[in-house]
Amino acid sequence: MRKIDLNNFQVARSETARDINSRIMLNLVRKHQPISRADLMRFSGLQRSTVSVITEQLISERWLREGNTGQLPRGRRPTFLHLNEDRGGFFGINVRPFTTNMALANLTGEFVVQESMPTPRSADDFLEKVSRRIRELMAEYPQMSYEGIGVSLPGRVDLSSQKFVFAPNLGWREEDLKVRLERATGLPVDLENEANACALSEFWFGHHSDGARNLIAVAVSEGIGVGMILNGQIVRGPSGLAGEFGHVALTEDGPVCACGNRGCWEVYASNSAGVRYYLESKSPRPNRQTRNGTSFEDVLEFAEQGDLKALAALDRMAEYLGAGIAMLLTGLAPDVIVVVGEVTRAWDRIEPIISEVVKKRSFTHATTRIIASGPAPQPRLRGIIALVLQKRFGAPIIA
Amino acid sequence: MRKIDLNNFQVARSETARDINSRIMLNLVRKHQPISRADLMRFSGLQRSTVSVITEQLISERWLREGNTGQLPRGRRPTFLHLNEDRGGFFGINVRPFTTNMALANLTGEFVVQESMPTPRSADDFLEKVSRRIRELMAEYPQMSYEGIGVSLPGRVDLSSQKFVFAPNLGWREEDLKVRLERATGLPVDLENEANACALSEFWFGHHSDGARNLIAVAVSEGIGVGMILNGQIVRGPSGLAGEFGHVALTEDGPVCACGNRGCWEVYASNSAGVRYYLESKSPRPNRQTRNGTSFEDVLEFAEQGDLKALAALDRMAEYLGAGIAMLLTGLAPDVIVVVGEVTRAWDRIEPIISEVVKKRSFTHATTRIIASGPAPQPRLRGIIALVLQKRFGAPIIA
DNA sequence: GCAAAAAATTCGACCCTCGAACAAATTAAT
DNA sequence: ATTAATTTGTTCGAGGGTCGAATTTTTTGC
Repeated sequence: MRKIDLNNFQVARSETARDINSRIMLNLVRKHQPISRADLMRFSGLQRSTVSVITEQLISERWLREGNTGQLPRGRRPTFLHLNEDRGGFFGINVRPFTTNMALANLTGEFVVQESMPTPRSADDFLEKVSRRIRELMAEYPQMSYEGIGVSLPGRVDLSSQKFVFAPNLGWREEDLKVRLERATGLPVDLENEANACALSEFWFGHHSDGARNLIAVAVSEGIGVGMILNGQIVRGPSGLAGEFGHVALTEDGPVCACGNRGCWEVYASNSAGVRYYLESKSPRPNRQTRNGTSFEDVLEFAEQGDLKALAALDRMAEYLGAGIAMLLTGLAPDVIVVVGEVTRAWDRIEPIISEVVKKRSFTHATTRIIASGPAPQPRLRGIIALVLQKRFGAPIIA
Repeated sequence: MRKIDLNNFQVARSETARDINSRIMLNLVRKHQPISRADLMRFSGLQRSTVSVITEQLISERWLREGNTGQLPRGRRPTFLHLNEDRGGFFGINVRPFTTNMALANLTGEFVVQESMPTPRSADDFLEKVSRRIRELMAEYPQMSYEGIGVSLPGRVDLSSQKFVFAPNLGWREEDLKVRLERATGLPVDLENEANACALSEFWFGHHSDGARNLIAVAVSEGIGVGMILNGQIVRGPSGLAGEFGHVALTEDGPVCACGNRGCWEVYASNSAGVRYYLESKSPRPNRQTRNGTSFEDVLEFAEQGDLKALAALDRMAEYLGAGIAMLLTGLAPDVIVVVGEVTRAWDRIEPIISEVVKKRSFTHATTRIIASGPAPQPRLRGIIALVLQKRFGAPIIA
């Protein structure tokens, strides 16, 4: 049960009931489509008449559309309802240190357009390029009704100010991206940390345990970010900094991390760590030049080709991944922990190692499943679309 | 934004708006009392007329009462409204390994009766004694309207089945306490883990940062339990096991813990650890007999008397407490972390040590405050009352 | 062709909030 | 004292919402 937030609540107006129930309808259609009004009545518990009025309204607003009629042993045939795939206009932008991906999705989360570009060096440049492209796309598909833009960022975003906090891997200053992008496009903008976006992607589009309400994404890249969905809701914390488990110290006096402290999890288990392990095993004194030249993708490829040192580096990385995952599993005991990142290419190799470490380090009453991110090619992009979709499909903001 | 849980939702009925708004009213009165209808209108944004109707209803249902009239520079004087202290009937039961406390509280959370007894050896015995006493109290105060019973337990409770999971310090079997106590008393019963109860206590009755929505309680006793309130809601996880950060391994090959693994946080920072540190420093080979004879309260008392070895034991314990708290702070970045337990008697001594370790181990963009549990004598008991109060003051279960 | 059955719509009853008008109570000015 | 101004609190019809029964629509089986 939730405590009412007296600093930020909405009273119920006379239209509130309709708002609540039509959101429920939308979700039921999303889950069960194609579905008849009669079945919506049964799933929701609302009266037939109420379902009729609500669906009529949703159809007139183009959220739903009528489809074929179904077959029944006897009686009038049901008219199936679907989410209206033509309705859409959800933009997702995934900013990574070197590449930025962009997509336009419809109501069902399918990508209508997807493209990528090199990440601009400055926020100004980014805003200019992105908003121009968005305006072009809106002109290109004029029949869509545009709902909003979500931006996934490799850093944390302060919710109250909607500004960056702590984005070391991106050279941008603390910027008011939200307001500036809103002005440039005329659409509402939401910023989100990339690990949270990964979690959202699995939460809204993943096909594991249907009713999961607690899901944790471990996004492994240059660093390690953790996105948490607990009680069906992203946990951001008061400052947007929740989820920095990557900077929890595993040892008191380990290697120095970019954050300034020592022995952080991500020093041991990130892609950078994987590369470091590989290079250390090649030559006793790691060579700076080679180091910059070898990417984690290279290590993965060497491993796939059977390079023993690359495999050993992955194994070592997996062991530390397991240690951190054990912490999350023990402390938060979610339904699912999803690992996201290039490293999942070697999932068959690392999964047994992770499992073993987790088994050794956590007390296993919990039934958490540890899985690799699904085959969706762009988890961050799909997740950031989910962030925007949530505004229509999420629970109403009330009390 | 929350995802709607299609496995467990409530549609909006015509009475739903009233339910939502009267909960908001109750909370506004709780926060601002004494308060006039006119001010309720201003705080809530509802119409004067609506406020009038809702308060009338709440008064007739005895949730609110009218009080004195206020003073104003001009115009009609406002009639103040209060929570009706006479209304009550919230039972709280705090089960600890040796002692069980029980209280009867009113609507404002004040204790009307409070008593304690030795914890019965078996759940059967417990049920019999407790339900008899509750029936006696209900007969003794017949004017109260009894709302429910909350039970705080030193273990985790599975939400779906409402049965015990993992209660090592209590010798009871896995029991369906909830249903049996409900049958015996006729009141609704809710079970809760004691760390969660501590968190609730601070969340509902603490006077730190008014609008905090993310609060973590670290309950230090024989073991360490963590209660998490994130996004204004207890995090229990799918199985009720969330919060077992006490069993996160700080080192790979530390001492064996009761849970079967090695190096768990609570092996290093619980009261038992404090006692162990003290005894180890006294004699190189710890003596079993002395060990059982010395309690953590003894160590605290020795420390207060200036015993250097006791102080050193506390310092060591504090250092490890800091390590675990740093993990929670870095990973969850809540508004507040509250330390609960006997050890807070020595807060002046241990706080600087905890702060120092946290500073060293966490990257401190977060503005989390680390505090000791307030002077309320029975945090668990107050918290478990809050659990029951939540049913009236919490957000409605909707969508 | 008719009865049974299921889907979908219609319509009045009832619940709720809104907003304007009104009643009540109090102070300051006349 | 009387009146105007001001503020609190209530009353009441309008409008939006769900409920539930009755009705219409559509289909199958006899």
